[in-house]
Amino acid sequence: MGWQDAEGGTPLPPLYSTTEDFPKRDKILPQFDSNFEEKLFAERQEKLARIAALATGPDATPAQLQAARYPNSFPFTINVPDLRAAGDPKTGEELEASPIPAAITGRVMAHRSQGKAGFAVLQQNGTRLQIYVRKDDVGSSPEQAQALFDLYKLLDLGDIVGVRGTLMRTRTGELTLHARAIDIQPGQPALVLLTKSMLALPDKYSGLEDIETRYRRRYVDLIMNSGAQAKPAPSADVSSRPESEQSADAVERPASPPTPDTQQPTPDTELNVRATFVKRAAVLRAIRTFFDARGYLEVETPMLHPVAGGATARPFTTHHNALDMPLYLRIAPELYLKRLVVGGLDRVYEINRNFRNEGVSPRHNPEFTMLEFYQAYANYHDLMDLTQELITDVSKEVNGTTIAKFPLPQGPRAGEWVEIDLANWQKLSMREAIIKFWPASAGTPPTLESITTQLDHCLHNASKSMEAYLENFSEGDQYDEAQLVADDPEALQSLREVFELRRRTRELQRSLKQIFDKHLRDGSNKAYSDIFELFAEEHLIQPTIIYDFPLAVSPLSKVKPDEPEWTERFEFYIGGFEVGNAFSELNDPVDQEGRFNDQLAQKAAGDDEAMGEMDSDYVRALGYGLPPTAGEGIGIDRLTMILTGSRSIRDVILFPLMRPEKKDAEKSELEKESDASHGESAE
RNA sequence: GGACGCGUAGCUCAGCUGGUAGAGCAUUCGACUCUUAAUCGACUGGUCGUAGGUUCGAUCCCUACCGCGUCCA
Repeated sequence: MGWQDAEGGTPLPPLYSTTEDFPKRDKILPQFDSNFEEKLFAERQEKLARIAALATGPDATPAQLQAARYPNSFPFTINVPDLRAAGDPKTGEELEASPIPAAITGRVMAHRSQGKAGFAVLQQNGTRLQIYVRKDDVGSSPEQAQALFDLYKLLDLGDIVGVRGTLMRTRTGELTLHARAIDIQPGQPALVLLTKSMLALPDKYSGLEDIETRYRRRYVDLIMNSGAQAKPAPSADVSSRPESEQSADAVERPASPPTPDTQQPTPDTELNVRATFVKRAAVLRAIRTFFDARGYLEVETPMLHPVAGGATARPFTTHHNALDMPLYLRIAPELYLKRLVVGGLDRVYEINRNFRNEGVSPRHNPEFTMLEFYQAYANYHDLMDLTQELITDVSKEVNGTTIAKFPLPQGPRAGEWVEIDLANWQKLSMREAIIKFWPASAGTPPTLESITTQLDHCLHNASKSMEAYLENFSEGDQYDEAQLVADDPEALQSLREVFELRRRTRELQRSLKQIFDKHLRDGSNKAYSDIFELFAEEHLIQPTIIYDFPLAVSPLSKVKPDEPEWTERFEFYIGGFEVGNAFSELNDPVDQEGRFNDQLAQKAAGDDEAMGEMDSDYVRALGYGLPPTAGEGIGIDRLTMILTGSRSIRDVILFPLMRPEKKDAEKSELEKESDASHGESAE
């Protein structure tokens, strides 16, 4: 873009000094919901007009002025992280002796003016760099310098600018781009406004902390929580100022360049939303590399399903207008992927979204990303090996280590940070896991033999034992908590622990009883997986493969040759929750049809967790012959949670589902409308 | 779905078992040519989530609802 010298020396007239000066106008953008924002918007429109006039000079036509408000490019020579990498190892003397010129862009995150000079901090690609603007050397003529310094003074936090200059170090050692004309882009101004920010960024120091706003306005979250904010880490010593100390050191001993996009989050580092999503992309890339290298073909199967199959979950329903047919958003790609193996694509994988019309929790989002892969001529033992290899590999690729620091999301230790070694796996059969984590309150754990052949008996004993255990507890009710506070805080603490233990035991006992009663009614082996979830799941923090699932909960898995009530299926658990699910695929079409029918019968009998519809084309596909095949699904969001140390699935999904935030006015209008329609329909 | 917690200025937060609101940052104006949570001076900014109730009087107490969070199912 061209630059014309503006008239020098003319002081800028003030903006609005009082609210009365503030021009009355119709609301331009109704989504600005406060007077503050409306006023700010108007002020910044005014500043933008002035900046455009400074850029074009006094003789510009209205069309030129309009175009100057939003320039359409800036020929930057380097990204800020790369420029830092180039400048951080250099001392001030070195930078003076052999200047490094650069043209960069960035968002203004700090703006400090002091008369006829000023510093601003730009942020780009998650990295910050200070710029220095002096009135006497920012332009190549006094007139241009005046105009550019006027422009500098009209900048606001949040503005996106282009800056040309050479690297220097300040007195305190901070690497800084000194804005001035540079030889590599002759005749171009040292400072250009590229986009004006019309809204106020959050507090420059505290940033954006409100969790709800962070999810709803992820764009602001990404600006403010990019790992470059001014505030020290929460657990760091507040009295020290680590950044300024580092800067002071840098004169003699320059610090290595910060790498905010690759650092491993731990309880000791600050929130870095940007790094989380950069890492999520790295997870996907590593998975693709892993499967591509092993001869798997990446495929895409339908998301719109006439029959929602492949999992037990409630689907979202929709409708195709032209064909006038009901459709479901897929709950799993499984049945399509196995059709492809029938078709001779022996190794396939798909990474894409599934949709389940169920609750929202720190581990569930209605749409989530699933990896599914299928391998012909393999069984679940092969996939156990492959899984360990995959997870270890991805972790190394993404984090450079197999150690993950992770805040436990649930259970008695919820919130506690644990260290997980993703290269160190254990395997337990489901029944072994139940025995291993059999709670003390449930009495002597059963043997493998007894739990396999006498489940009724085991559940009966456990239930009785827990009832007795709870009765012995009841004396705890007699303590007076207030008295204990005064007497002995430690005793109170241990009393609280006792209460907590009793509460948990009571819940455990209640759940156990429900499982037992249900089992007595239907005699189903589903009780095994229910008990497993109740007793064992929360303890599975280190990577654990749980294998051999009851037939009753595995309608798509092959049964074990020696135990027809059990299937060749495993799930793996990390951090106390399920991350993946795999099995030797059932490929007998007759058996498969029978199992679908069983599921339909269970559904009809009121079991919400049964599959509700027969996919007869899938059965037909099996009729052509599915080779012996093993398949697996891995929750990418959950895996990413572990690899990024995120405590909620919402922290690894850019735009998690939120309830709409209705404005009061809208709400009352909606109410009126619905009242009116009720009135009409009543007539 | 249940229990508990939170909702006060654009952001981060105070607000005393009731007397219609404060701070810092940001904004606006002024000073300052190496600052860095810049500093100094002056100002501006609020339907205290929403709707009812109790009260002479409600940000505060009560009820319902909305949104978010945590735990549980």
